Amino acid sequence: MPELPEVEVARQSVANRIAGGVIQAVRMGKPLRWPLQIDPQSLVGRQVVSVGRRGKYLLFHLDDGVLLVHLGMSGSIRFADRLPPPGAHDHFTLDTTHGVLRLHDPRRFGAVVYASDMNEPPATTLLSRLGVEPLSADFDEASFVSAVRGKQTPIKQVLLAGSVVVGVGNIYACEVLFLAGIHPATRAGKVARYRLRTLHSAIKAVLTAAVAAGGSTLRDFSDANGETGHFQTHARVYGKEGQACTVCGTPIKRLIQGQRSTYFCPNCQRG
DNA sequence: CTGATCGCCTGAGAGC
DNA sequence: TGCTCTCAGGCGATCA
Repeated sequence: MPELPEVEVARQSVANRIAGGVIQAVRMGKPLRWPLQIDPQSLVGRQVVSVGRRGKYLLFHLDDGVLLVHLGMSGSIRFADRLPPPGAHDHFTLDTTHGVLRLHDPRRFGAVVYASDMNEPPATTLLSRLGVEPLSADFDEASFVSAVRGKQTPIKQVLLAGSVVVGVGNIYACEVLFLAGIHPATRAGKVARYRLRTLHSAIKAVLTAAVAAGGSTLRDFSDANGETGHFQTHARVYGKEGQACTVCGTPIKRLIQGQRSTYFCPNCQRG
């Protein structure tokens, strides 16, 4: 489900309400991608101080340690005063004095990992190789251009890899490359400078707009209150194979890169 | 170091 | 209705 905007919307929808809550009970469902790393019951009594984000990881900072929560492909979180008993795909439930936090994740590519210190494994293992935050001031045009310089990998896969800039998933990668007029298979180091500049601003603009719109709901995204976003109504190429390009009318094409579908307009995206 | 491939797991939808 | 097949918004591990 989630790319960066969805994770950020989830964060915003839960952060202020859960902050200050003290954990009263922890319930685990089926195993997720990685083990929690700690006896779940030892979380009882700790306080949730704040909720941050790094890339697509939600960071629930406790008064002692942090919970790193990743939503994987199909995860979503809910937060409410009360929630029904856990269902088959509810794999992590945190009862706090401020409400109930729940991770729902049918495919279980997601994870909840406890780290006692952000500067040591497993936190560093998961976070240290992540690229720059696209909505931060660190994501400036010059560093983006130089980070991409010389790369032989297709530009689409550079965006998806997250080592240059985090948070651009499959949908947004397709969309921003369309906006920048860049063919997704072009080797990153070969993309013209002026197109990279357009790409840089498109990443900022698209992700910012998606957050403001409440995230994408291509399938089933909803924030922690169950509110759905509506960014999918703005998709230009993603999922549009065979449909006319909104700019030139050429049928949108699909290709496979690294086992992931890429959608693009063969006429508008040549660089 | 870079670049390419693998596989984790379940559900939805299409086609027969 | 029910089966089989394809596809799905991520990403760390592993190998050349």
